[in-house]
Amino acid sequence: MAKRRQEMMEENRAKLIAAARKAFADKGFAGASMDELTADAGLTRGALYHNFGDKRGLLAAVVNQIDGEMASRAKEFGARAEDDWQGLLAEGTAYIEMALDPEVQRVVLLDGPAVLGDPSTWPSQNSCLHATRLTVERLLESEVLKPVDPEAAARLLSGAALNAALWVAASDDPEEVLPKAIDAFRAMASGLLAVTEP
Amino acid sequence: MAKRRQEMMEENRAKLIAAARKAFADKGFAGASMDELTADAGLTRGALYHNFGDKRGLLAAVVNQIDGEMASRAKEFGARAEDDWQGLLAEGTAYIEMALDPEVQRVVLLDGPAVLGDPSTWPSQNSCLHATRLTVERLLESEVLKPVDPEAAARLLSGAALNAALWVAASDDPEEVLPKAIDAFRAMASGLLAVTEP
DNA sequence: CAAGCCACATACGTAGCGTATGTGAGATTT
DNA sequence: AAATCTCACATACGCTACGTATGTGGCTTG
Repeated sequence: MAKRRQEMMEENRAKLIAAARKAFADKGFAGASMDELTADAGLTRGALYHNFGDKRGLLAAVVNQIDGEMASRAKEFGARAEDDWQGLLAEGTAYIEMALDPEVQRVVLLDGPAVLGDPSTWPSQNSCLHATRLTVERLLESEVLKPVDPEAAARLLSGAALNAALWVAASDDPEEVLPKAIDAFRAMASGLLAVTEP
Repeated sequence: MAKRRQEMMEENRAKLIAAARKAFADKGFAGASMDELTADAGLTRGALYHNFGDKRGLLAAVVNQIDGEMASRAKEFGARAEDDWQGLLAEGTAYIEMALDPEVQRVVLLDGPAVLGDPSTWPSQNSCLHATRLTVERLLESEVLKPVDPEAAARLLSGAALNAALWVAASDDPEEVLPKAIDAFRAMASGLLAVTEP
């Protein structure tokens, strides 16, 4: 048992993050109580402050986890496409659909930026944004896109996608407006193309 | 002095909103203390709870005020353009530039959505969004744009613009990246056009 | 096996929100 | 015009919840 101590710590961190994820998604950052949250994890606030410093630190850890999951999911979708351009559209569509998840919305899209500041300044560096930028850069090299700044394009694309998702989720009939959002997204994204597509 | 009472109330509401605007912009919604804020306005929390119900109500009032100012400013910019399409681009550019104001960012873009929920559900109904949708609808009627859902297009445009602004503001050298953001915005927006423009 | 360390628990201080109640200056009534 | 009423705001209180300071039991190390 050389590393029993380390293992316990990892385990407790995971428990806290899991409980926090639930609490933040359910009640929002401000509404979530640290006492309740830690009790749900079978621990106390002591563990929390030792591991994450403060409430914001815990949110950062949760956001990081969800963001990572989103990025890898989007990558999967993008990889299935036949070319990079279709891949970019697929990634965007994937973001829109993922952002329909209340957990993603509440934690990553609403409380995340409000509490932690702009996504580009997050410790996690925002995997989603990074992935999109890489795809854009590939498309710029192959001259599929107009010569735009890759970071700017990535920001605009993800901004549009995530905002569209917020709209869809807030609407009365999400199932009906989702295709409209995706249509509009694809139309706007095609504005980045160097040549017109049908 | 038939309406002395009404006038006093309006005045006090204005004082509170002004103080709140400052406090929210400076310390964020969560960080702003109601006691401090009301003291700055020369009043107490009693006035605040009587007029706005709770802290969220006060934020809603502040957001409403700023949002209105933004919408009228954007309209001015749009009206100066030579046609509706240039007007839409001008509005978008105006949003990007306005969103560089820390007050707008902190209050309307970050805390607003986090505390009050999706902008389309705000009591103010989000004047900015509304204005953009009207412009889009005009362009749809004159068949300048592809047949997209006007609400979706408006959401995506403002989402892209505001997200671009957050990026610009968070960057090391805002003056340098601002034109990049505007370029990318115009490119993406042109994706909504029915026919390609040079 | 003994001494130390460390991850976590416990206990405390404090700030700030919302509510319940009080009050005095205008508005209303006769 | 005087008395009463109304209501916008002040005052006082309770409660929740964050962060910190201190304690402790079990692993770790020599």
